[in-house]
Amino acid sequence: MPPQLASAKVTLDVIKTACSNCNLRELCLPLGLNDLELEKLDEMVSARKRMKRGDHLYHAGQSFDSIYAIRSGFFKTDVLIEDGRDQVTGFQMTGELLGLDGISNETHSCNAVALEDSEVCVIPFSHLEDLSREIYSLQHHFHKVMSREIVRDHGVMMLLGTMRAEERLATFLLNLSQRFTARGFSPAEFNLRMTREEIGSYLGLKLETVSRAFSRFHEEGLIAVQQRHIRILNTPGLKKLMTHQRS
Amino acid sequence: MPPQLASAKVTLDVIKTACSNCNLRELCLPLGLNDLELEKLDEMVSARKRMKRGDHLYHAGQSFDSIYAIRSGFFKTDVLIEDGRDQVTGFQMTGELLGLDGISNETHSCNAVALEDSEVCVIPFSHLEDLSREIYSLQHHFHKVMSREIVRDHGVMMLLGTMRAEERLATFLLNLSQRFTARGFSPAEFNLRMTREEIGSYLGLKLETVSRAFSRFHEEGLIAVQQRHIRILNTPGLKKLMTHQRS
DNA sequence: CAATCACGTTGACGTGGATCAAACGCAGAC
DNA sequence: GTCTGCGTTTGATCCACGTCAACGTGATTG
Repeated sequence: MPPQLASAKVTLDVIKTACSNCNLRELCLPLGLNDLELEKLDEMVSARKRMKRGDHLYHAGQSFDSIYAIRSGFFKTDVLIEDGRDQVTGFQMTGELLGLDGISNETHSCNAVALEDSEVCVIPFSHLEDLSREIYSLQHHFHKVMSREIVRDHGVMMLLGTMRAEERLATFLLNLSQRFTARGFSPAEFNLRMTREEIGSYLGLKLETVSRAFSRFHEEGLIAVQQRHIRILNTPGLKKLMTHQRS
Repeated sequence: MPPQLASAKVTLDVIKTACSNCNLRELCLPLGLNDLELEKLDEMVSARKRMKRGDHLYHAGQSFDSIYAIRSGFFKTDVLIEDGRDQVTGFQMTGELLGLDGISNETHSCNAVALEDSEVCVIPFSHLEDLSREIYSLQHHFHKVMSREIVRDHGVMMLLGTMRAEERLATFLLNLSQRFTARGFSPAEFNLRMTREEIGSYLGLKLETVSRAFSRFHEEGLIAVQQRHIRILNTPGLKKLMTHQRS
């Protein structure tokens, strides 16, 4: 039993933010750490923060000092430019990290908004750096997480640069499905947490185009869609669509 | 004078790859390190590698063990998908790092190709991790570099998702100009290292569209363009175009 | 100094998705 | 219950860019 459980008062506090008994260990930062290292990580997570749907976790321009691990819930990140245009840069779910964009110049470069009631673990970045100088596997895992984000972004650039509307939406749905699966949910049935407009913004499309593509998939028997409830009926069909050679 | 200069034989070897006398210190990894730390960094850079135009620094799928700092020259990175489509994900110049995409799963996820004769410093990633556990400022700077890459990618996503052709090209030209300036070259006059097709791929446009946009800018007196030679005549004009509200 | 070749320009035309507009569905307010 | 408002669907039309095709240009080679 970890030493910090000796004191009842501390216990409550620690359990509240402990990575060591969090069921997201395999998705989140603690991946690959041993018990001793996990205990150190527990100390690093300074707090949890509950958020309601619509709340901002941080705003673009706000000064950066922590990254956040999503304990429960669903987020979007978006960037704004002066003339009013904006773009959703990603949707984040349980176990994923938010705030990596802020490291580069101590200022967040995008907004993070909860799309449903959520809870995040607050990880002061300087603590993370301190600890990752001590714990090799934490350091390495963190580097992998940042690199994975870069690779993911390249995938989105590919999608935005070369795919047509239906290919984009198929890719998006399959990606969601795969991430839900990794979290123990159904691969085939889920509720979207975002509006058509947000999907469109992420995929570089207008909401009407997203809606039409959904309807088209429905007609073709690829999915059942009713408002935000999605059931994938023909995964291979969607996959085929995803990498369809252009006419 | 650093101790390793005591031996003539070693000297040659060390000078050949020394960060401490590299004029890119302020652009590259060594940023912010003191002399002592620089010496350690010198040992980390295992070799330099000369490359000819068209050579691949690495291929997608190839196993990852080093990142690369561009000592001189110009590169592109691109991703391929099965059906033959590809997309240029970035153009890299002097002082910038290549290979960060490979960290996530020990495998490169894109190709890196020299667009002119180039030279890179080979940095074995495990050495970098070792050293950044020792040197706080190296660790922090490396994190900033990775984060900056993520922010840059978000900018490209914004460009691909919301901008029209001429806005994209104006943004691209101003970005190049700014990066050339940071390297002591003219902000207004430079030679493109890439083809219209590569520009188009990066910007999510066809080469004809790129060519037409160049011609349009020329007609409007914003730039002078002859093949790959570019002279920017009206920077504010381009900036205005870049953030132009859609009709 | 032709011949070749890769790259770039320009024109004519087609189309995927944007835009504009109307109606619908569902949830929360009262 | 009705009202109100946001999100969604669907249709009609438009236009920016893609596609196809021809030609220009500048570097390389025998």
